[in-house]
Amino acid sequence: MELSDLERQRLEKLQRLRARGWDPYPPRAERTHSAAQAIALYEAGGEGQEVTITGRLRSIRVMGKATFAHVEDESGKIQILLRLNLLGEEVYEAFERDFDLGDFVEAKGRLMRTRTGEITVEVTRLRMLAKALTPLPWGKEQQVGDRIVRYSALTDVEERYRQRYADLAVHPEVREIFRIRARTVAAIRRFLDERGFLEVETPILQPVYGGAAARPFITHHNQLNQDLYLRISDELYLKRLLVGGFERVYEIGRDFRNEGVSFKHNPEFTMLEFYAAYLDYRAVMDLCEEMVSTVAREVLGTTVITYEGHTIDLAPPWRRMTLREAILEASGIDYTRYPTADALYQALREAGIPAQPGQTWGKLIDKELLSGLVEPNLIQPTILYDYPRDISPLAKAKPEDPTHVERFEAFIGGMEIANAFSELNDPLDQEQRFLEMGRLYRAEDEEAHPMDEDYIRAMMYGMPPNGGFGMGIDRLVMLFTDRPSIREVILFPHLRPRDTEHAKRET
RNA sequence: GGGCCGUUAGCUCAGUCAGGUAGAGCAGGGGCCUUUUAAGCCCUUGGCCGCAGGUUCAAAUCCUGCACGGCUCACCA
Repeated sequence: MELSDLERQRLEKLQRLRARGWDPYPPRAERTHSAAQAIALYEAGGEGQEVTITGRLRSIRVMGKATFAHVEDESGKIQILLRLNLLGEEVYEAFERDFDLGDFVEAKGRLMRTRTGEITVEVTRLRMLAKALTPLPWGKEQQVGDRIVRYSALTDVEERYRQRYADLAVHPEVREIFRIRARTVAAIRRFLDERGFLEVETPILQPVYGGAAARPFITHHNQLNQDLYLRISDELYLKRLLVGGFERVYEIGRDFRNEGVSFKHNPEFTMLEFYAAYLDYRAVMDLCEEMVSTVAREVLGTTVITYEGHTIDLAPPWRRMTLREAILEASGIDYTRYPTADALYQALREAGIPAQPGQTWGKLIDKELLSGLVEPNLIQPTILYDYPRDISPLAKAKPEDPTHVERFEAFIGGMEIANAFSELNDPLDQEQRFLEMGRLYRAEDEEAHPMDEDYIRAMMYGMPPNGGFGMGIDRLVMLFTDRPSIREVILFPHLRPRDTEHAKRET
């Protein structure tokens, strides 16, 4: 590994520490208090109490024979005061010469308050816990009122994602995103567990993919000499479980879609899906509203969030309207009056809406009208329901209108958050739908919509009527943390390889 | 894949319009300083200016291509 000048200097310090008889990477620490606990102890009358704190050196201010520094752990920062007469010449000099910002240290001493009023550990014993050879890209920071102003902290978005460890080390607010994410997932589990749902795990490696419209990643099992797909959804396996006698199941897991990357798309993302026997899509709408608002209250303490400058209230009831109404309102087009792809395409052209020719009727509605015109404006929580049958091959038709299905999608902040329907449980109808999909999309990609015969077989045994629901966890966390990009809420988002030689070989 | 913008020291950024010895702050190194907190003061190291070509007496700067990133459009039932 090639070292920079700064890294070489730090390596010399490490070697010097060893020469002084210090272990720069000791196996154990002896922490008695976190920074926050130590401060709380002082405030509870603990002046003069002895504590041992640990963490990263975050700032150092040398004043000659006394030095102030801040040590940061996960709970926050605490100031330490190192004095020559307390530590002795040898230790004090070792600190001055061989300790750097970013090093993990352990400091033992009595709690005191400095002349300027800051609670401080007056150190009597100092140890190195882990020498940092590469300097962290953090600048100084300053408290201005109750805000912290940071100077020259890491801002390059690419570097932040590529070296997320450094991003996290330097930015407490980035760590907070992932705490909120963890609490969100935990709250969803609690919500569903309390309502009788069973958490299950279904295959990620699947011989036939399905349950969504997306291109899969393909992989291979060597010993079986079998091509496998990384799942694009959990749906078809979860519904098999309803056949098996479980009435309410859910899974929170990773799905993989071999498609474009955008502010709301990552090739792997986290999806919640649940299926509940004897519920229809109306009941699932209620459950959706209740779940999102309950989770928000538990995680954020409120149902009112700010997203991209908008104030959004997640409390039920949400606005509900049919997809047809929403499109009519946004475009003036009643798509039910144009029952063929050609007619609808003409109507779009006449309305001045640019659209790619050669798309199916369903795609024109879904892509051009819904995604293009309606979705970006659905800022407040909105449920659109009753979707065209053609774009919903797994949903049950409306009894009074066979051209539409009992399906809804929920939108918040201009993003699709959830997709749900009264699940199709008629095996013969389901088989027809698969065949239709195959016909409709054969022109584009024959392989993209395979028939899952085992799924049909499962349904042949009888599947109770049920409501199903899928929600993008990443997008929900974007809303909860007011982040404009899905990459901000994924610890290690997908990036191109940096190695340019490698990139050249790929192309 | 298209368009626009970006890539300069470890970090944050000037310098590019109008070609002429590569800069600042912080970090780092050497000093002074036993209550500082973006500590301060003096001195100081550090650069393939993303990569490769081209134009020119001369290129961080102009031109072309490429790589990576951001935004955006397209694609993604």
